[in-house]
Amino acid sequence: MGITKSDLFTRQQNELANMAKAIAHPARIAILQHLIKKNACITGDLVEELGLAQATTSQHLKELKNAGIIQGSIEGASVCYCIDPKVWKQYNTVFNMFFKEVKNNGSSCC
Amino acid sequence: MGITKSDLFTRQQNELANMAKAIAHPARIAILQHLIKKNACITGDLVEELGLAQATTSQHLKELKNAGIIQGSIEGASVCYCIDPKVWKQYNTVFNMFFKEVKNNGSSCC
DNA sequence: AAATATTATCGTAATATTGCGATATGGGAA
DNA sequence: TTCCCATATCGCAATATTACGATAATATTT
Repeated sequence: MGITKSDLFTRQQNELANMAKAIAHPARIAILQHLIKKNACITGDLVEELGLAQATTSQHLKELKNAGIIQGSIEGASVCYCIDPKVWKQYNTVFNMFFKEVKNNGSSCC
Repeated sequence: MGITKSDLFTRQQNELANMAKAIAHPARIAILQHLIKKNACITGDLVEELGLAQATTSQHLKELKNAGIIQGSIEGASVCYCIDPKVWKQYNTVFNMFFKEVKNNGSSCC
C-alpha cells in the first residue's frame, strides 16, 4: 500500500496535510529561510548554501513551487526564486487556525 | 538514496521538519481534530472515526505519541488518548515564529 | 481457568521520498 | 554557429511511509 487513503478525509484535512508535507524536510526549510533572509536568490546560490547536489536542490525547489510557496522567474541563464507572500500568509493563517482549536482547560486527559 | 541528510542542516531546521512531518498526514490531522473536539477518547472510537484498519490507526497514534503531541493513559482494557496542551502550544509557537519571519514588502521577486 | 474485548506489534506488500550522476534544455558569449 | 554556463529532467538505487492481516499482550467477564 504506502498510498494515503485521501478519500477517507475531508478536503480541509488533506490540504493541511499537504501543506505540512511541503515544509516537512530540513532542506526545504533551509531554502525558505535563505529566501527570506536574502529576499530572493538564484538556484546556484541555494545549491552552495545547502550542500546538496544540484539535481537534489532543483527537486526540492520544484516541490516548493508545486506547493505554491515560492515562484521562480527567469533571469538570463539563471532562475531567481522568491517567496510568494500571499501564499505564505495563507500558510500562516491555516496553521494558526489549526493550532488555535485547543481550549487549554488545564489537564485534559482521562 | 531516500535518507535525509540531517547533518547538513541545523538542529532547529531538523526539528521544525520533524514537527511538520508529524502532522503531514490527513489521518493524523483527523485524529488530532477529533481529540480536540471530544477532549479525549479511546483507540476504538478513533478507529471507527477514521475508517482505517485498527493496526493502521494504532500506528498513526504511535507516531503522534513519539512526536509528543498526544499522550495515552490506560483505562481498563482500553487506552485513552488526549492532546498534550504544553507540546501543542509549543508547536503553535514554533510554526508561528517560522511564518512570522517574512517581512511583507509588497512584490519581492527579482 | 477459559472466553472475550481492546490495543500494540510483527511481517509483508505497495507506494513515496530522497539523493545523485548523467543527460537534456535554453540562454549568453566568443 | 559553437562553446560554455545554469538549471531542469531522467533513470536509478536506497530508504521511508502507509496500510493491513495475523498474532501477541493485557485486562475484563463468565
